[in-house]
Amino acid sequence: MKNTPLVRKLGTFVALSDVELSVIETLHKRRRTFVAGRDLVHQGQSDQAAYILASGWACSYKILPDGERQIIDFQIPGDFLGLRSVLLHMSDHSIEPITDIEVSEVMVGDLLDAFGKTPRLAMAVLWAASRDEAMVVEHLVDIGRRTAIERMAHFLLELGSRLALVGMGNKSGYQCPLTQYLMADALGLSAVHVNRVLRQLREEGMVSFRDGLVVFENYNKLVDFAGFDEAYLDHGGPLLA
Amino acid sequence: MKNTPLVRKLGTFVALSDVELSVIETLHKRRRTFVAGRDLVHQGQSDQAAYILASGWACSYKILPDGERQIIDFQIPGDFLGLRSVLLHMSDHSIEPITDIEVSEVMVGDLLDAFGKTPRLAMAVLWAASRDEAMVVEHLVDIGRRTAIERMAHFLLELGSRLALVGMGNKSGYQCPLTQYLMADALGLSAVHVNRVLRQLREEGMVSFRDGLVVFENYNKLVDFAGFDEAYLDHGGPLLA
DNA sequence: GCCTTAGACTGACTTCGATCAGTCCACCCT
DNA sequence: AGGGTGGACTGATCGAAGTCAGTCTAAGGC
Repeated sequence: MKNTPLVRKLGTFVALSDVELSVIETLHKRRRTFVAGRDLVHQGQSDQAAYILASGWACSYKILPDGERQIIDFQIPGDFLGLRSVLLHMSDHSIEPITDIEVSEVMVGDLLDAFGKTPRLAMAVLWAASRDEAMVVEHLVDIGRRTAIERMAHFLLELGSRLALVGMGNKSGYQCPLTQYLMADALGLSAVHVNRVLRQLREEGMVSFRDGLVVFENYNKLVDFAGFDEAYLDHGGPLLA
Repeated sequence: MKNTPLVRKLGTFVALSDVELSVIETLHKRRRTFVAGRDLVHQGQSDQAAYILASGWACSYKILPDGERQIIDFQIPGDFLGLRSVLLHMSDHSIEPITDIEVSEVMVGDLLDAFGKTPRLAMAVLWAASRDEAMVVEHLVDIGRRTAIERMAHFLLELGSRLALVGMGNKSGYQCPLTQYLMADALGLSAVHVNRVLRQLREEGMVSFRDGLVVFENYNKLVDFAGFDEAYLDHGGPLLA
């Protein structure tokens, strides 16, 4: 229990006591698995549970009336799925597993109880939500003000940092199950252009992405090129002692 | 006290008891005012306070290394300013008052205490944070997948709904102190293009924006055109009894 | 072995929105 | 009255990214 991706993540924010750890444990209810491609939260649906992702990758997205899709973010182990939907009692987005995934269900009621027992956990969850928001903000800046190549560079770096935090990657690279279509929908580009942009990054010797493997050929050059600052993801040590 | 914009907003989520109302009151510390144009939170700065906006408009934005600016969102009365910065112990963005503003300061410690006293308030704040995130997500979709005109239409509608919630606007229009430059930076467009797009919307008889006044000429047509669904902003009544 | 499908990849052409380079007007100053 | 400034507004030109229409390969079905 002490080393699930979630605990690892929350632990970077508040130093968690044994009591708090066991409260977290009570949150994990039923363990469930979902197969790749079948939505587990549907836009417009209400009153479903939230989940904590234990293994696999998922993505949250919105479909516009005209059928266009915008991927909001990808979720990796340790991330909440559908927390916002539960709080707003209505899902403004859908969530789809990209690979087969394992999750544990979290009930809103249990969350409320947990907050009552330990307000520090409330802060930790609020922190996790803030961090998610910071990532969305970063994507907003990406799409609003960065060129296609910078956007892709920034995106690959952010994923790398997030994966590193849960031990699934490092500065030399990581496994990545995303297709170019998925990246296009996340970055507000066409799949065709994603392909061109990946080629450019490869030709300029910064990153390559082939056969589900991202390899940082020149990490520093890439960070510099993308204007990447990981402060919003990790801050090196608990903030609340 | 019972009718500040903040209470009105949180009240749409949880039905607040008198005890909770008074706990909220203890959060409001020093009352302060800031003049238009001078940043009150600065990107990169750490450990400052959060604020609740009492009157006036502000905007949160990020400056990229290359000097480009992306406005993340505009804040209107009842909104938190810099809550995320306090939680992450580091501001990933700046906040600038657009008009002269009045705020009340909130201390993190007080927030933690308040959560201890009433977990329902923790839920309410978490809800407010989720709603902010939902708005950022909507902007992301805007910029990623909508054309410039749809984006503008959606933006003006969203602002209208938010203002209506705090009694500062309705379906026929509202006062709006934003310049075309500010809107450009928020929508990921150039100021020149903002101007053209506003002209088109005016010529097609949907909205006009002149002399600081937004007038919905044909609300339904505009909603339809923008694909606007306000579910993420307001859900008609408290969700937590 | 053949057919289908998913995904990576490419060239040719088009378009949306940026950029450049202004004008015009209202509202300060002094 | 003249000068300065901020914001709204416009036409001309340009370029980044989209769209269209494909090819190629690997994997899976039967």
